[in-house]
Amino acid sequence: MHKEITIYDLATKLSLSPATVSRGLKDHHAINKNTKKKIMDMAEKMGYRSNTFASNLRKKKTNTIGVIIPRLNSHFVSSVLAAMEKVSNDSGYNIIISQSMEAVSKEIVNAKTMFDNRVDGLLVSLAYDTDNIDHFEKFTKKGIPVIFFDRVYETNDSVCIVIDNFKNAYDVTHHLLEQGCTRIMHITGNLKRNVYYDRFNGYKKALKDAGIPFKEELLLSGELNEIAGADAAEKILAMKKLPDAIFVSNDICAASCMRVLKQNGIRIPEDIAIAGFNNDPISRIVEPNITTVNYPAYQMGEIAATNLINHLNGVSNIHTTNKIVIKSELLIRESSVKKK
Amino acid sequence: MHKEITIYDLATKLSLSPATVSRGLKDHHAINKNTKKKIMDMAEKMGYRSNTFASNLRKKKTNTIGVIIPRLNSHFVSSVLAAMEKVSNDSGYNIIISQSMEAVSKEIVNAKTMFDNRVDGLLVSLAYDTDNIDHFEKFTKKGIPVIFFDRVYETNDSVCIVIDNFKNAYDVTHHLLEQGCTRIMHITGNLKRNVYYDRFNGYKKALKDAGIPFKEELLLSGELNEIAGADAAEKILAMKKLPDAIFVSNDICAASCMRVLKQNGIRIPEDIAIAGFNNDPISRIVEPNITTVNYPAYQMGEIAATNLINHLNGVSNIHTTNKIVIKSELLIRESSVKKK
DNA sequence: TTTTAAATTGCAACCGATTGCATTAAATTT
DNA sequence: AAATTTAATGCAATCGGTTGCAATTTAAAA
Repeated sequence: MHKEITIYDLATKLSLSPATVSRGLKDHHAINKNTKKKIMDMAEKMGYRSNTFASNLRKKKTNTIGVIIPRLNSHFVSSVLAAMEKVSNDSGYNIIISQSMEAVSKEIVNAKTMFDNRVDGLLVSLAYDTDNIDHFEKFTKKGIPVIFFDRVYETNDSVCIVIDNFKNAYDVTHHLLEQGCTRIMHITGNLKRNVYYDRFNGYKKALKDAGIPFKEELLLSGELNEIAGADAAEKILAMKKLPDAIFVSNDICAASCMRVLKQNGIRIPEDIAIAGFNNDPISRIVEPNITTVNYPAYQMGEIAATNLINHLNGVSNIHTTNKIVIKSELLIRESSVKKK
Repeated sequence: MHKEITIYDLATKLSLSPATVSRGLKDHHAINKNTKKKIMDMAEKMGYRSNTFASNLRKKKTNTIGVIIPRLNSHFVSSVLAAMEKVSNDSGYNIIISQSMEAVSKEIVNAKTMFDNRVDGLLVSLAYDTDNIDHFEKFTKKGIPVIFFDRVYETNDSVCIVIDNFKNAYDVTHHLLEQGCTRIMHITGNLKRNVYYDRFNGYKKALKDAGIPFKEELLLSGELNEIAGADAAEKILAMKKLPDAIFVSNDICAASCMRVLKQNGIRIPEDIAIAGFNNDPISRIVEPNITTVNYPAYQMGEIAATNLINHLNGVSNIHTTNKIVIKSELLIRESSVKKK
C-alpha cells in the first residue's frame, strides 16, 4: 500500500510548482514542450494518478452521466445501455445506472441521488406510472441537461428521443388488416405511458381508416412479460369469439402468448395472425417468426448519449431540440402472413 | 441557477462553526440534540446538498462500485447487473459499469479507468481472451477488493463466485446419455475461459464414465450467439453422420441452432436431442422447450454485490473466502427427452 | 542597445467537508 | 466551595488539483 503520488510530489521531484505540473499534465499550451515531457515521464515513472475528486471539487464537473431506466430486464434496455456505455466511455465519461423498478416513487429517489451525485447530465426512460416530470425540474433549473428516451413525457422544454410509435402501430395494424383480419386484438402496457398510448392510438386509427369499429373487449392492457403473455393466451382461448389477429406491444409477451395458443391447437397465422414489437431476438427464433417492429435500441442509446455529450462539450445545444424521432420499420414475418 | 449552499452558509446562518454543522448533519454523538435539529432544519430549508467530492477527497472513499462485464447483451448479464444495482443502491453505493467487449485490451483500459476513478471495490466477469489477471493487481495491492463472478480466473488470492460448471455439464451430458444418445455434440465458447473449459471437461468426463470415447469432430468451439447457432446447424447438417444429441453452452445459440435444424426436417428430440445452458427466457418459449441449466444470474449478482459491500462496511471479510459456489441445477424439458 | 512582445513559470487563493485536539460551559463529586 | 467529569462546540490543518494574475525569462522589433 504505497502512498498516493500527487502533483506536489511531482513538483518537488522536478523542482517545479504544482501549478506547472497541473498544467503540464493536461497539455496546457503555455507550458514548454520539454517541461511537459519531463512532467509526463516523471508522472509515469512514479505511478501518478490524478485525483478525480480534487479535480471535480474544483471544476464542479463530474464527467459522469446518470441513466435512469425502468428495469434492466429486456434486450431493448440492454442494447440501449450497451450503446450509452460505449459512447460515454469513448468520450471519457462514466455512466451510473439506476433502476426505477417501474415506480415513480423510486424514480424520484433515484433522481435525487443522481442530483446529489452531481451528474453532468441525465438520460431517462420513465417508469410505468410516471405522469409528470417535476422531479427533474431541479436539474433543468441548474442547467443540467436531461434527455428522455423511449418512455418520455413531452413538454415544451423537455428533450425526447423516440420512435414514431403511432405510425408503427398503425403500420402493424394496417398490415394485419391487409391480411384480411378484422377482429384484431391489441395487448399492450399501461396506457398512461406514451409508448403504449401512442401505439394504441395508431391501432385505433388504422381500424378506423378501414371502417372497423374499435371494440373494448379486444384491448388487453397490463404487464408485458412472459407470464402476462401466457395469461393473455388463456383469456383469449376463453373468449366466445376468437380474434383473427393479435398485435402485442412486446415480442417476449407475443412469443409467450403464441406458444400457449399453439399448444391449444391454434394455428399461427392461419387461425390467428400475430405481430409483436421491438425485434427482440426471440422474435426471430420462435416458430413461426414473429412479425414485429424493428426498434433500433442500440442506435437510440447512441443518439441519446452522443447528443448529451456533445451538449456538455459545447459542440451543440440540445435545448434547441425538442424531439428526435428515430427511423424504425415494420418487419413482416411468417406469424402474420396468411397465405392464399 | 441558485448558488450552491455549503456547510459554511449554514454555519453563518446559525452562528455555529462549520465543524459543528458537519457533525450535526451526520448525527455525531457529541452534538446537542437541539443543535442537530436546528442544523437539519436549516439544511432542509436552504436546500443544502452535501458535496460528494469534498467529502470523498477528504475521506478517500467514493461509495462507488465498479463493474466490468464482457458485454451487455444477454439476459444473464442483465439479470446480474439488475441485482447488483439493486443491492448497491439499497446500501447507498453507486455502480459504474463498463464493457470489455470481450477483449483483454479493453478490459485493461477499463480497469485503469476504474482505478483512477477510485472505486471502492470491483466486480468483474472476464473477457473471452483474458488469461491472466495482472491488471487487477494494483487494486489488491492498494487493498481495494475485487470479486470475480461467472467468468473467473482462479488463483490463491482471488475471490470468485461461480456455479459448478463441471458438474452441470456432467449432468447435462449424463442426462443425454440416459436418453440413449451416444453421439453427443458439444457446442461451446472459447476453451480458454473457465466456464467453457469446465463445461467441456464435465462433458468429457460424463462420456468417459459411460465408456464413450470423446471425438474431436463433435466439438465446436466459437462464439455463442444467434448467428453462430445457425452456422453450427449448417455444419451439422453437412456432417456425414449426424449426432444424436447436441449440448450447447448457451440457450440463445441452442435455440437458433435448433431452429435451423428443424427447418431442415430434423425432429427434436427424436432425431437429435438438444440441451442448452443458462435458462434464458428463450429456452422456455421455443418449441420444443429446451432442456437447460438453471443459472441463477440474479442471485449471483446479489451475492457478489452483497459480499463486496459487507466487506467494504467491515461487516465481513471476503479475503478469508476463496470461492463461492452457487447452487444451480439441470432443468429437463422437451428438447431432450426421447419418448419411449 | 533599448523597448516591446511573447513564452514560461510561480504564487496563492480557492473548491467544501472532515477531524484531531483544544477550549469552554455545565454537571457531578468530594 | 473546590476539584473533577462530562458535554458541547470551535480552531485550524488537511485532502489534491485548478486558475487568475503576477513575475520572470527569452525572443523579436525598433
